[in-house]
Amino acid sequence: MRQDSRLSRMLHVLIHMGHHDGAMTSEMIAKMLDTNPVVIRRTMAGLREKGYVTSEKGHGGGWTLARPLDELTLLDIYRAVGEPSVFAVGPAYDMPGCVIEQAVNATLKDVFAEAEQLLLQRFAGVTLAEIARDFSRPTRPDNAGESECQDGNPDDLLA
Amino acid sequence: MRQDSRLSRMLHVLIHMGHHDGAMTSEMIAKMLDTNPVVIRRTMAGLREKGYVTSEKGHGGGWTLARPLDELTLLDIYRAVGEPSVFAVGPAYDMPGCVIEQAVNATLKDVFAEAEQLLLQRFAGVTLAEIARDFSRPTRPDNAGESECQDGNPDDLLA
DNA sequence: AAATCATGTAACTTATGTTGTGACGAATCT
DNA sequence: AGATTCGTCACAACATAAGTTACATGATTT
Repeated sequence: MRQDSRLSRMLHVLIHMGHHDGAMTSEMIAKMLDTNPVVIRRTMAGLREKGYVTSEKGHGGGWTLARPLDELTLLDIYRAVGEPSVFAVGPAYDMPGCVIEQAVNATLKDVFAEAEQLLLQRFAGVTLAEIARDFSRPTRPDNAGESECQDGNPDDLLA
Repeated sequence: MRQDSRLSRMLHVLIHMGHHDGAMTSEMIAKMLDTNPVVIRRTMAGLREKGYVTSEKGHGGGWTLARPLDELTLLDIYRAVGEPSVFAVGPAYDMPGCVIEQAVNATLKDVFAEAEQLLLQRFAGVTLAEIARDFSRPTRPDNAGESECQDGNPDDLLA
């Protein structure tokens, strides 16, 4: 099943913002994530509602981080993007009449709840600042493309 | 995001089969799950490939459990239905060039892997027989509809 | 005041995967 | 032979994130 990438993308954006002086426009961000400015505004809206970022219209406007990266956890961002359902599998019905299906659902519910709790605990324990510090652990063995992504203004690169 | 209910449904079916003498037709099963016989055959095919059930064509044919419920775990069934991706959220790209996104993905990958490992461990530790024994823990407080679901032959009810 | 820039938002399309459905062939039993 | 039942293909239905277009609103610059 296709996966929801809003959490991953917002983390990416926010860390960039933490390394960026001044506001970033939706268009800059969209280029970084290889997507559309509207998608950015749509997703960032959740962060704005939580007070994690602010947005300004007009000349020199754009998005600004409203608190430092070490005061934002994965859990904060997860909740800000709508707290989507973590699991792609689940019961067919919530309240079946059949006692067998009730037992199945109860068991699955327990197991999934435990895994979700662990996940959210871990989310709560990781700040964006810690991820940003984690550049020493690249996913790829080769060093090709080991740089921050472009945002249209190469001057803004910090790596 | 809509959830994959194949695991839950197959658990439901298999436990019914464990309580049922003789073969069950796809049509009977479909009525129990309030769905279509083709969906049943499609999903049960995975179980047959693993050797957990057998199917017979023609008169008196249908599906039969090939091993007792206490020799089947949630993990077995999960894998038999295609081992679908557990999580509904994930990274936008697997191999981004940007080091920031790499760090984000690495962090998320770790956390999700830990949660998935826990989940699968729990799956491996629960047999279908244990779920079947678990009828004493109903999800609903009221007792309305506290019976096995119909399969067209009320005689077959065991509750 | 006008032009420009940038967000805000609605509406529509696209993409992906499960589920639902109809049709038809193959195998098995009576 | 006829009825039953699985096996499978093909396609529609549905849900949701993502992509896109269009236009209104507000802020800054000139």
